[in-house]
Amino acid sequence: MNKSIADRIEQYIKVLIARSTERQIEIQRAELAETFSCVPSQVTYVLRTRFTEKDGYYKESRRGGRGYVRITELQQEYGGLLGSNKLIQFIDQLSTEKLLNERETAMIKHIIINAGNDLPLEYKIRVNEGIAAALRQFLEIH
Amino acid sequence: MNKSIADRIEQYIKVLIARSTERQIEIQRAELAETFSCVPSQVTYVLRTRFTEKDGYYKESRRGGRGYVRITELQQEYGGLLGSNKLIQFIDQLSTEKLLNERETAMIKHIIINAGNDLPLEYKIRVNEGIAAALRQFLEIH
DNA sequence: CCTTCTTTGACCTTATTTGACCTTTAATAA
DNA sequence: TTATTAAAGGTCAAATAAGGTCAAAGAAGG
Repeated sequence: MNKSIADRIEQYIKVLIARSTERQIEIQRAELAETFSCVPSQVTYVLRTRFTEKDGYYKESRRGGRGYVRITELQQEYGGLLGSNKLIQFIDQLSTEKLLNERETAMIKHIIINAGNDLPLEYKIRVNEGIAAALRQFLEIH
Repeated sequence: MNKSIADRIEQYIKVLIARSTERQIEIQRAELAETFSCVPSQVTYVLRTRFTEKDGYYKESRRGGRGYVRITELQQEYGGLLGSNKLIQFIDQLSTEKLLNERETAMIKHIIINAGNDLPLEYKIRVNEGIAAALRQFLEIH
């Protein structure tokens, strides 16, 4: 629909990354702001809210003359924290800590291994992260 | 039968959806309220009472600048499990049948409700179906 | 009457946009 | 080489722009 400036900048950056060979780009904050007729801090805002480490991006920058912001899209194993085996490890840890009994551990593992098996990788990772977060929260409450 | 504002808003939204290509529309709550000369929360009321998941609709929204409410009409011809609430019902049934104890029931429900929350609908459905299948299988084995 | 559905409004939370001011670094002048 | 200046990017808070919640008041229908 009618996207906000932030949305459009996000899109733009993602296209640039997609086109890049190394999943990495360098932008000039001021120049990008100029392109979208907004203030530079708007770009910072977009980077802060949509290119976080949790989203799978890594950022570096340098100030001064020839300054830049370098954005790298991480391969999901690193950025997303949790591939299935990382999550399995996490479950095992909970088991060791007696926060889950044997049956619960087996059940959760079974679900992790089988649910969302055929999803594209990035969604699978999000599901796994969701499961981990939900489980943590549940154990906090109960 | 003098239709209420709520009825008219409902009709209006349904026409918009029918006209859309993707069975999905985005509205601005305030704008729609303006159109019908009512308060914005009236729109919320209509969405809450007539566009529930049980009615076959899926809703997403965002606040702030360029906020929106996105309404998707679900395709009902899925043989299996549709939304989270169908799955929740399934879990409750397992609980009634004593296949899951109280803690297990709560845990699984918590995971279902929270995991994959922000996925696009079609993936959410697939995750839910995966969870149900995995759970069935686990209970067969154990 | 009593219940349920609708309408309204006050107040809350979240997201975006903007701008003033700060810090770091490269380039340049002395 | 050192000091200065200009050129970046960073931070933060205020202003603005949405949507959400909830409860009270009103209306419709048994």
